[in-house]
Amino acid sequence: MRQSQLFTKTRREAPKDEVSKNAQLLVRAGFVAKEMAGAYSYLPLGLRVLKKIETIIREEMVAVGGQEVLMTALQDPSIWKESGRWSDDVVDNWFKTKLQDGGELGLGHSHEEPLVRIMTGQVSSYRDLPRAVFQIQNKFRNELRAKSGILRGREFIMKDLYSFCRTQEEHEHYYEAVAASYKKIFDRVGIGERTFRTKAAGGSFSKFSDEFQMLCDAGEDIIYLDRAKGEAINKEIASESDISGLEEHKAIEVGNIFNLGTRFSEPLGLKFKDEAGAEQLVIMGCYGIGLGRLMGSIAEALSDDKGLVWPEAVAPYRVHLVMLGENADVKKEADEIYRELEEAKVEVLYDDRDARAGEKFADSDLIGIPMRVVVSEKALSAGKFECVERASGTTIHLSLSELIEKLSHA
RNA sequence: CGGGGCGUAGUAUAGUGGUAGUACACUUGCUUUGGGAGCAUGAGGUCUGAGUCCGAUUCUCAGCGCCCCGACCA
Repeated sequence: MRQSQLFTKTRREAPKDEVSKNAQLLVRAGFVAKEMAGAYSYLPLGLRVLKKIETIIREEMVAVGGQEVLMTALQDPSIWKESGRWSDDVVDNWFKTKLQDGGELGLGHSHEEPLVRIMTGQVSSYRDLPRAVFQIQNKFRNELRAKSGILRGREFIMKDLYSFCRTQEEHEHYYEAVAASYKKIFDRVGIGERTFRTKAAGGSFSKFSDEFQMLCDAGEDIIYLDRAKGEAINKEIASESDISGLEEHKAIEVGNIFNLGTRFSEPLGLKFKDEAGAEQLVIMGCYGIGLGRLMGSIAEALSDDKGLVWPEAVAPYRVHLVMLGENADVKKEADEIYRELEEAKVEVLYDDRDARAGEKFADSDLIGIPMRVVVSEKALSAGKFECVERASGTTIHLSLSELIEKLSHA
């Protein structure tokens, strides 16, 4: 992508209505735009990050046996009434609206009920189980207070996986498989070493749940971490005796997994016939990751005072090619490198703008692409290009062929 | 939902009961070109409604919106 053609621009200052670091940086760098409190649009750079996160999550969900679907955001009240979750007294963050004929509708905040209804039409025998189904879709929650930029919004993109098992034992086995898959996801997006499985309250679903908490001062939760074991416990269920000797941290909940048992299969009648012909209730689990929140968490955790610092796996581009000066030979050379990188399928943002070096470097730092390659008269006369790693600041000098070699094999 | 704060140009801000100022961005021109350049130039603004007043961006009330703390987060 030629940066001169990119419709978004960077901003020197953060908007006054953004206080959180993730939103300040993402807005300044042109990754997201705020529509209203708790609702952000994704702009080209931000969408590329989001799509990379989405791809990683999808790959791991498929690897753990998930089958992808896409359900509607519009929700039929009748099944929610059957499960007892339509009332605002039970679920207080519904967005509800009306049909023109007066009938009510909900906007989906979660999808247990509609998916269970779909599954009742598909599952009837023990031979049909176990199964796991997931989707990546917008959720709507009428939060009393949106906060922390893209970490807690009223509309957000979520991956939700649901598992359907025959026995508690089979369920627990699958539950652990998903937990392992979550660990892979957080490793791959670059926050693995600071994210810990955390015992937490189960809300209305069950007594306990497992959260994945990323250590970060911007987080809403407080956890007690047993670093030797690599596990933590949420303050909400921790007792005094548990927490002695543990590290106290603020943390962001980047994922959670719940045992649902027969909470939904019972009221909605999701049953199967076992080998003996006896009718049994399906044992369920649900497993969520907020994609925008994960992106915001990465921004919070890995940025520095100059701007964003994306891990390579989720960066909007792998290389930021920065052309300096007005020298025609330099431009020609930069164009050629851009062409060759594109040809080698290296994702590259090419700063071909007619701007000064200081501005380009500042923008490059703010946007946070993992590697910056500088094309200038200096580089041309040396025959080597300066390659700067965003995260570490390490600089190496490579010839064009070395550069392409390095990038096309990484 | 309880408490607090704030709405001035694209962005960030100053100020005033009587012609609204600055910086960045933007237009145009010249100079400049390795860490957000310089000079000149032009354009652009008081959240909405009601009230008080000769006159309201300023004061009062209401609405809408935004932020923060707390509660909530199935």
